[in-house]
Amino acid sequence: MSPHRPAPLVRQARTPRDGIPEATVARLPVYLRALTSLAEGGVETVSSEELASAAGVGSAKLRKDLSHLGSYGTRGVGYEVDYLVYQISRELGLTQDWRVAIIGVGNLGHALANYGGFVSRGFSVAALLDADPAVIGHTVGGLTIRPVDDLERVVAEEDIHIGVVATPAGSAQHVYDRLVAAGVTSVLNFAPVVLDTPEAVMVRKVDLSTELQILAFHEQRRLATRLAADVRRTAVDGDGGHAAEVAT
Amino acid sequence: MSPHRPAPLVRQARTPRDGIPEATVARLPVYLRALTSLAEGGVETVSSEELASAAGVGSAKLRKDLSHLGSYGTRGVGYEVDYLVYQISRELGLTQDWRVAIIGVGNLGHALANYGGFVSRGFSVAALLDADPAVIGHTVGGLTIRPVDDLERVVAEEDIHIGVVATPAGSAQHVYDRLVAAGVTSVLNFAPVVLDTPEAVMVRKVDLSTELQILAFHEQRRLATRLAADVRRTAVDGDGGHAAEVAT
DNA sequence: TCGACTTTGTGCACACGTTCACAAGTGCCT
DNA sequence: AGGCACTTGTGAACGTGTGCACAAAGTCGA
Repeated sequence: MSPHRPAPLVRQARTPRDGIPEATVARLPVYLRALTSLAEGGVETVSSEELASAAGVGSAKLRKDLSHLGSYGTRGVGYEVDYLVYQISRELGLTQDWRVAIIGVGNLGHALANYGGFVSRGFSVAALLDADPAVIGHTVGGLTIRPVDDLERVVAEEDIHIGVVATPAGSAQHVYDRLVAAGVTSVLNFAPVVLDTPEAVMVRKVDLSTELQILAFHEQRRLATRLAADVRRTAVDGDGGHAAEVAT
Repeated sequence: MSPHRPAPLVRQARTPRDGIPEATVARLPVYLRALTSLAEGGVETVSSEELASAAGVGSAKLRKDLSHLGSYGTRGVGYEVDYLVYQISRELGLTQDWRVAIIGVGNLGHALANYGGFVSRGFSVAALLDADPAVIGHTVGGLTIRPVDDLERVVAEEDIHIGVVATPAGSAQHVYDRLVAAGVTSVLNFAPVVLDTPEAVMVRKVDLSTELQILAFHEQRRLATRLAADVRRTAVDGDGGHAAEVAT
């Protein structure tokens, strides 16, 4: 209920306090995925060049990223795939299982609950909650949907570490506040709102609308410059008629 | 010696070429949402401080961001909400409608297709495609699912600007290639793979798995430091007891 | 009209992230 | 054993993004 944040100096997502830069952390899952894929293909060793190419980054960046974890890797040879998989997994905390609760089992929450495969090893959906009496009690992906009023109890009983907010925008802040009050310190937010996060809680946002708008910006820019080019060309041609198809 | 490395690697679609920094573009949708919300609340004018607070950023950052669009805003007063909404919408290209095709109508694609409301003004889902004969022909959100084999034709007929890849990981690259070949230059990828994007195409990725792993990293770190603190305290207490077995 | 007050827009310094280039290791081959 | 080809790890340069602090520019009241 506090519309204004009193402290703009809150340290939120930035974690320069120790070792690993945030940008590197954000790339580790990508490396891990590429490595897992390589391991399944029977590859035992990769060079930074190969792995970087598989992960879609530059090799220097990859080496610097990995160097933050330690000096795994052998000069003249590369990195042992299995070992690196283990090290990254350990660093990301995937050696233990994180219990996730999804709040809001609408279209999106439903999809997330059923997406067990794509939530790779290390996570398990342990609870589904919703406010709508019409869906409470139904079973999705082997879990029974429980009423959101029981949120605090569910978090405690199921030992929830991560909350996924998939509610409508209007309920998101309230649900978030209750999650935090119940002791959850990591939240993934799908609701299209800016959550007020005064506490030392890690919040990450997934926002389709924002992503589309960013795409639209670039698409529009592309069209604008192409159009300008056409106009310029037409002017130079002195062709007062219809702007022709500019095939290239 | 380093033989000439012919890999400058500028293939990524970074666009610092002119005006607006990428980081700013990524925040404009957030500002727009906050402004729209304010406008609905009847607010006519906001200061950078207020808007920044609503958007969860610092006021200086917000002012600098907006200054990239132009000098809207009046000193001593603030920004006129409606005007700013229009300017940001225009800059983001939301004054026209972008036609979106969703490829892959599984759990996620289904949810996206029904999420018409949360895809705010400026976008319309114009086509649904899938490879599974079992779902082709079904109607979701008022659209009939068409076979993915017709992708090229659908893109042309429906004048698709943006492709949303919601297929399984294995099909994503293939679908992406076909989209690009069909002339789509903006793609939003939900599949957990790194797409090989050699062309000047704008690709953005939404990846639940990655987000969860980043949360897990911080959560683990939090637990680790807390645990370390407990151990330290126990040691200081001189209690040689059984307190913890965190030795590893 | 003038002065006090408010808020924008921005120059500047700093922090963070990326890329280059190469010395330091490592294994293979002769 | 010694040289050679290869690859990592990293110092240094560069570019981008952020936050501070303040002059410029506007409003409002007397």
